[in-house]
Amino acid sequence: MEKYGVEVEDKKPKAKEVGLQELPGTHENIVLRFAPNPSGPLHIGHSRAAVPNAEYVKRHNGKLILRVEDTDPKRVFEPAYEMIPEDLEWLGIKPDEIVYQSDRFEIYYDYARQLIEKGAAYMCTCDGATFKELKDNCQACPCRDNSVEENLELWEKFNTMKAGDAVLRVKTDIAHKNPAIRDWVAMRLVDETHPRLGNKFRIYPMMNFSVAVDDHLMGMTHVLRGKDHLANSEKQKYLYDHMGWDLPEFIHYGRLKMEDIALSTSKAMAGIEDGTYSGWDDPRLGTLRAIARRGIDPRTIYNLITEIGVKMADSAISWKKIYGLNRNFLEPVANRYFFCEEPQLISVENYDGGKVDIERPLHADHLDRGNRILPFDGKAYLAKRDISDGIFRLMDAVNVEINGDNVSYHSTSFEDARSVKARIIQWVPVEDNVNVKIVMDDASTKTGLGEGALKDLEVGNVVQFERVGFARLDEIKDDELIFYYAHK
RNA sequence: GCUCCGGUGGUGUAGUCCGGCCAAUCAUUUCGGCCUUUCGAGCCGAAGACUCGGGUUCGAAUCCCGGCCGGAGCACCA
Repeated sequence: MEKYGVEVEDKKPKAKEVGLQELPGTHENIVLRFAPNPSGPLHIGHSRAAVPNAEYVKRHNGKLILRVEDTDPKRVFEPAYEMIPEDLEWLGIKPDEIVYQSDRFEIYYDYARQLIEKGAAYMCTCDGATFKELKDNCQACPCRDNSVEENLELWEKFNTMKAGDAVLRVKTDIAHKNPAIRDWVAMRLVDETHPRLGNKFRIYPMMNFSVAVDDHLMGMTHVLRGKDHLANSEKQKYLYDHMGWDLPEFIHYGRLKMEDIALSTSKAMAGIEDGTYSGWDDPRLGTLRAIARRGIDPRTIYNLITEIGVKMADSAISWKKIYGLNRNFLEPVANRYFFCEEPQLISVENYDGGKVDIERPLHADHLDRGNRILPFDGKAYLAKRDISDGIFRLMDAVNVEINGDNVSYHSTSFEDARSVKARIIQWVPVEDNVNVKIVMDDASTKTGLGEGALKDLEVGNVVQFERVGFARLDEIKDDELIFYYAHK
């Protein structure tokens, strides 16, 4: 086409990875981080941050750092130091490195001093309200004009001052159109015992300071964070600028609204303390350990978060969606069993088939897994809710007619059941059964009997109780199996 | 209130940068059918969307302006 002088359009290749948009900036030697505050175990909301970071690292063979942001002793829950890596592991995420910001205070002090020496930060002794008043009117506070020497002197004395009497501020633009950006706080005094540091330090970095210093020092190529950090990214850019550092690619993603579980970590903690919840893995909580306990496959969460991606628009995820995706993982692995809630013993009148062993496959699509055997001799347990007048087929056994308290033999073949449109119901053998308790997602329980073959299961196995739903075996007691309910 | 950011079926996404191949992708959901055996599973099929109004253009989900709706931030928390 050149000879006609026509520009041939040169569109960008559209070979995008499925589910997660391509990372802007470099793809070589990328370094990403997941940086939670250790205030509790990870919940679904955290996976919003952890999964895309991990997935990009995986795709580009980069490096993932788990950085524990424990620079506010009031918001550190000590067991979280252990729980967070466990939760990540469950998600299938293995950080290449783990760092704790509480190990890095000296580094932050060093950079704070450098900033002061550059005239890019100053010690501010105004009280908060006064500063805010001035700031809101685009006015610098008197401290802003202190000399470098005065600032260094105050910085040296900082540790001896009373908490609240002074802070270190980073100079930005006192007339910045967003008041939040104007001369933000980098360091403050905290008189609180830190779980890892004890009372070793009183000068604590603010998140914006420690994060920016660390992101630079650790060589982050991309910084993924929620859009609630939009203003913080803006603040941090001033620090990069003062120090002459290259900016990483900042990527902000929208809020994740999770149906039903608006439970914050602090509310969950309060509920655990007052006994409302059984623990961090209470089925009502949105923690990863809670949904793991219910038999949700980690890939369900990983894939869902990957699909949602890192766009700026908010998204709402529903349990229906999670269950729908999870079912695809559970369906092929979960063997089928009979369970009867509130079992009622019935005796089939006029049954003369004798004692038979009924065999049913563990999984209709995977016959190689073998069969379970359900002995039947005219008596069985039925779920209370299944008992009503009419003709029913005790699955794979016999067809019965129920009339009030009377249960009588009708026929045996499936064809007979079909011809009268008998509903098929599950039953549990009298001779071979086991007590079963199912803890539902609202923490209520269903108790009843399950078929004897359930005794072969191990903790962690997920089964499908026919017509009830999927459930994970959580505990084997002497006389009872305890399952946690996943979903239908 | 101020600053900023979004808006594709019920939900989550693809497509938007570089307008035509989009009477719009895939998943979930809902509904219907099937199934010698789960009328709560499975299989098959169907339904359902470009926030609104202008503008530019031969042509707009895509570009421009405005409205509406939604969200975030405005800490000595992260």
